[in-house]
Amino acid sequence: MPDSARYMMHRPEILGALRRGEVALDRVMAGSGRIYPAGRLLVEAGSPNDTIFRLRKGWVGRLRTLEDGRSQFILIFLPGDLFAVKSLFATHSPDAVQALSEVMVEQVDHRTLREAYERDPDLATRCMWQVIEEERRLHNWVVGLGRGSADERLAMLLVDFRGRLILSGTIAPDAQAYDLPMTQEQIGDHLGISNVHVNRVLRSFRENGVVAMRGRRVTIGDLDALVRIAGPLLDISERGRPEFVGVREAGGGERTSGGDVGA
Amino acid sequence: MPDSARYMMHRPEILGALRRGEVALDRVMAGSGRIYPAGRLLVEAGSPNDTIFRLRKGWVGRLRTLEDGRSQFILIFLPGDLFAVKSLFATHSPDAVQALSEVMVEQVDHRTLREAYERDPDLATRCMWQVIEEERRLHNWVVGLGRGSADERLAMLLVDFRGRLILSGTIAPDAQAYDLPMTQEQIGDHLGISNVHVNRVLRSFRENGVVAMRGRRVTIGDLDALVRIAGPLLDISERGRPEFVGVREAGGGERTSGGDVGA
DNA sequence: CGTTTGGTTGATGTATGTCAATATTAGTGG
DNA sequence: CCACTAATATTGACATACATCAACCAAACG
Repeated sequence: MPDSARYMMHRPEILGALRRGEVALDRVMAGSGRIYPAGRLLVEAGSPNDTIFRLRKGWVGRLRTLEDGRSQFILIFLPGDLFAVKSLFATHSPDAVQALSEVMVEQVDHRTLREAYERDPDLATRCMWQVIEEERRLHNWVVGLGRGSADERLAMLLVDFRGRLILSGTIAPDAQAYDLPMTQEQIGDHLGISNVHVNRVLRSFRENGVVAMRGRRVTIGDLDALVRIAGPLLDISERGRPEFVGVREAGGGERTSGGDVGA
Repeated sequence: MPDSARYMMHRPEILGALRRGEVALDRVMAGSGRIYPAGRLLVEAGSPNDTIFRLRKGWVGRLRTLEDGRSQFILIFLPGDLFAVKSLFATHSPDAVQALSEVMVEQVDHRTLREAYERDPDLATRCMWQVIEEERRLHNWVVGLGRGSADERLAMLLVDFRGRLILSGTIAPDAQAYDLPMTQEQIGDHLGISNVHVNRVLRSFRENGVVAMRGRRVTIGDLDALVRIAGPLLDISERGRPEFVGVREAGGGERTSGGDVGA
């Protein structure tokens, strides 16, 4: 399944291992699938956790909550992602992992998984790959949070979600719309901006015909414009992603804000 | 060597594997040590890279530069860290990796390393651990960038560097000062704030006797105060770290700014 | 069909950015 | 070791993106 393998400029020699590793995962996780409702905590912050998950359906987020109430969604997982791989090494997590929508997840105990992958290097490779891929997204996120404007961050997020949903097979490559089961407050907590400002940026996007978000659905009006806004923040490897083929290259060195995008 | 293993609430069962994996690394990297001057790019953004490094001496940073000139240090590596592990999976990196000081690094080709770890699960565990540990730091960094004030971020950074330098054996656990070979501009590019503002925050820290930074040296005047400022951003696992034992717990729910810290 | 949760909008405040000038330190060739 | 230069640090004046507060509206929900 890791179709998302195409996210990176991959070494061809590992693709076989990844595929075999995924099959091994199927075996190890067989029959463990369960459904949880939106909002449910799959991992509680600070509690011991012995489980590694594979997300089959729905959205999940890793959430850190600070003592004074501030909170941050660190990473969002989409179908096909493994999460809480860290449980292989650590007994506790400082973050909660929460279902954003109704989800279907499979699970393994860390001992079972470790025993399995000590005998099967492909399984180890599959796990390692997941963590590396996650790290790649975190790198991008750090750049976005550190250097991006609110407009850029939101555009980057919407482009990223779209690309990942396509690669996971959840939506078609030419889909104009997708479901995004997060409130504006949650989006803000992922982008590091306030819910009010998320709303304002969304309004400007809507008024410029870039994207409209109503209910929990994102409708992309002008993908080129969206990519142009996110442009500076998109890493090079993402430019070559299949779903960008045909999208005009983002313009030169100037920062573009949501306000001046022609409809 | 991964003394930094103590960074996390570790599963005891992997400590042995980690130690053996480190020894295996010694073997695989034997004789490859080289010295590079400050400023040298060890990996160039966008170029193919086949090498995995182990940092023995000095500081190294992973740097993303955007087309319009903005730039962000994504992660800083200290002695003992493996870096560019991603080269095992990806042929290119969107980021440069740059020596911040004179450095001593060892290197392996990705093929050699992969062959070695397919035969030695301990080596695989050691590599995996590095990536997971890096991811833990990225999680913290995302929270800091997303939700922290400039004061908090800088304090967090200084506390983090101190802790890691202690764990890597570079400085003594009771050291009051350490070398930080980064310009204020580079620090700003890591914290996501301007060099000017870095300077202002440093001034406020200095005036309050919290820390003084002169030349490339950090002198900690009041560790308690520093930890108190960074407090909200420090993840729970870090609170238990050996070097914090004896440090008073950060106060309740209020946000503390550099300005109101009693000397 | 009221209550809660999330969305929308305006008014106002502030942390931090930008620009620009000066001081200091570090680097370099004579 | 000095003189010159370039890099970095420091400070002030001013600009702005975004946060906060507060009210109101719309949708979801039991």
